[in-house]
Amino acid sequence: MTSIKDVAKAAGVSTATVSRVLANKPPIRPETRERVMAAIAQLNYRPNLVARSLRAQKSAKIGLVVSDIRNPFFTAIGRAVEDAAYEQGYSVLMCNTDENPEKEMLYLNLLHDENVSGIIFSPTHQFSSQAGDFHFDIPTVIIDRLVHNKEADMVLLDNVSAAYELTEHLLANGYRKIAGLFGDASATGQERHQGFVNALRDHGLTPFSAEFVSPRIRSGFSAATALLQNADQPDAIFTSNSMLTAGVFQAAREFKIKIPDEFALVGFDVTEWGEFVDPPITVIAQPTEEIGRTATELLFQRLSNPNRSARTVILKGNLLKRGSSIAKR
Amino acid sequence: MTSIKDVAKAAGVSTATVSRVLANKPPIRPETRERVMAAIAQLNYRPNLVARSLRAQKSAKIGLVVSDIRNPFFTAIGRAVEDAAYEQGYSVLMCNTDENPEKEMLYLNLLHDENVSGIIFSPTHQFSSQAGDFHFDIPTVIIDRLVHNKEADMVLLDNVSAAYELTEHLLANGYRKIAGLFGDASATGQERHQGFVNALRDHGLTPFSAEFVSPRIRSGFSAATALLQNADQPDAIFTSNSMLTAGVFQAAREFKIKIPDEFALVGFDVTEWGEFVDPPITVIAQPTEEIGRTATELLFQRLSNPNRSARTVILKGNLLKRGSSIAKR
DNA sequence: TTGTAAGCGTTATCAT
DNA sequence: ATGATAACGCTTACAA
Repeated sequence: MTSIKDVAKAAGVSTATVSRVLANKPPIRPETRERVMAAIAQLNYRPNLVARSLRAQKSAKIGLVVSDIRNPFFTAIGRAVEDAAYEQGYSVLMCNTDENPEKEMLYLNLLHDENVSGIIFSPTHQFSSQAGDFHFDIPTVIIDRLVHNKEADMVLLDNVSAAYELTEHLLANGYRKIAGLFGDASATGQERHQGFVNALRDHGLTPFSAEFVSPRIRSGFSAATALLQNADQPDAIFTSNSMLTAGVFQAAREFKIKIPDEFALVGFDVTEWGEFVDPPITVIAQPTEEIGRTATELLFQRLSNPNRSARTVILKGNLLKRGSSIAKR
Repeated sequence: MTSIKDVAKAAGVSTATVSRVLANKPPIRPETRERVMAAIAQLNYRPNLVARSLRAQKSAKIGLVVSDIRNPFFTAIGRAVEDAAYEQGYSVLMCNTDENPEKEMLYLNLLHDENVSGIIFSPTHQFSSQAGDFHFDIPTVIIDRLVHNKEADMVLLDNVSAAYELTEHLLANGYRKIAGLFGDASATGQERHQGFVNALRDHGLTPFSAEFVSPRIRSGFSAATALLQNADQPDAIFTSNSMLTAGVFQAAREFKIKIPDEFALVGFDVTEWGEFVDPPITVIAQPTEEIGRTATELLFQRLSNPNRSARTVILKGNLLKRGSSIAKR
């Protein structure tokens, strides 16, 4: 391994000078600079990031902590974060928690021990409920899930409004017996439930039903199965995340129940399948690219200005009206 | 930051002893050990991984270099790699190259500078073509794309057989005018083309057509559009990756051409949409979980035995016969 | 069984 | 403008 010492020797200067050239920190004589650059090129020298990190007590890395990178929402976020980080010369450490608080804690610790400069974090339900006491000693941006903590920046969707809008869309299209299926793993499900109920209430209605279940395809499947096999069926199903939407869709297909003729289906998040199936699924599209980018930018702002007070950015969802919820009759 | 020195002081021992306790390296007196453990617990000490890495000249991190984590194939691989790494106490640095050799080189260098212990790598076309000369100074496992290099382990799919089987399936179901669409970004497309042509030849046939295009949805869309608007149409389209499959499917939908009545569609890789659409798409399922796991395991084996000669693991694809290619007529 | 001290590759402070 | 050197936190000969 060629180190700064070798370069110094080759250029006939001290390691300090090489370091200065590298960091572009004057004062430095142009001539010396040239000599050092030549040596660097000739030896094909590359600074050791680990040593630099040890010395600086931080590193050009950020941690990304999410439940599962296979969730299309997080995949998209992950990619956006990586892009934004890359532009600043940062790299991304990927951490999947599986909604498991222990894995989450382990990763948070690991990121700390790795001297990452910052963390972008979608916390589990358990974490959120105790987040008030938590001290983030590394700059952290929370995404997707509301948390009550003074220290962390946040990038969230306006879930209540989004759910309200999605529900109103169903109402406008003539649906009245609307069942709701909500994820029970985060505050997000609760907020979407809120918007759902508000919209119905404002139209003098109550939910046909409202259930909180684990955010998995099979939960959506069983819940929908129960709902649809009853004599008294809903005419629409509202789902609070794309896993549940998929489960409901599968149930409809399994039991040959036509969407939207027999019931309308709406949900959250853009997925490939949701666009490709017939009819395509009406959803609230979250601006994933923007969420990832904003989170990363917030992080970098915080890094350059550590004692700025935390801010929360709330983004709007975008209703994509599609075939799964066209006007009734 | 509480360091090993603080622990040593608190326990009334030297830093060396603390280090030994941490590493569980005898000889160490049980009593001393206890005292050290107590101090560690009391001070809530956590070893600094960066310092450890600098000293050891390696780190418990591996790099994952792929073209795009949003490609469902790589998403699945990424998750499998992360799982396998996690079990060994390793973490994963995520790198997206976008098939861009410069970004690829930059990341390879970065991983080097970060002292990662190993790399799991799906190289660009350009890289592969010069890979013979490349010296991997970090243990590297190549996945998905064949490369001619003596140093790297590899985990590949038997693409020729898989494509052969997929083509034979079409033939068995009565399709004769089969068009092929292949990705031009890697050796993978070439190999699948090979299997495609072989199968046809063995049945005394030639391709209706065979094109190499960039592996993007819109390339698949335009190629399919051209193919399907001609007077003389194929009765089946074979695609070599899921981006192209999606493009062809979209074209069929756009122009209201019925699958499989007017043409059959087959491809590679499991996607959510491919299962959900009607009819579902016949594909060769790659064992993504196994590929990721195997690659990671190969890496760890290599780490514990650095001068073992490189090995290549070839996995078989699994034909999932679905509605998009049912028997003709 | 334990302690001392060198060294991993940088950077920042203080001299010169 | 540049050089010498300490320090970041850890591990590992080597000594005791």
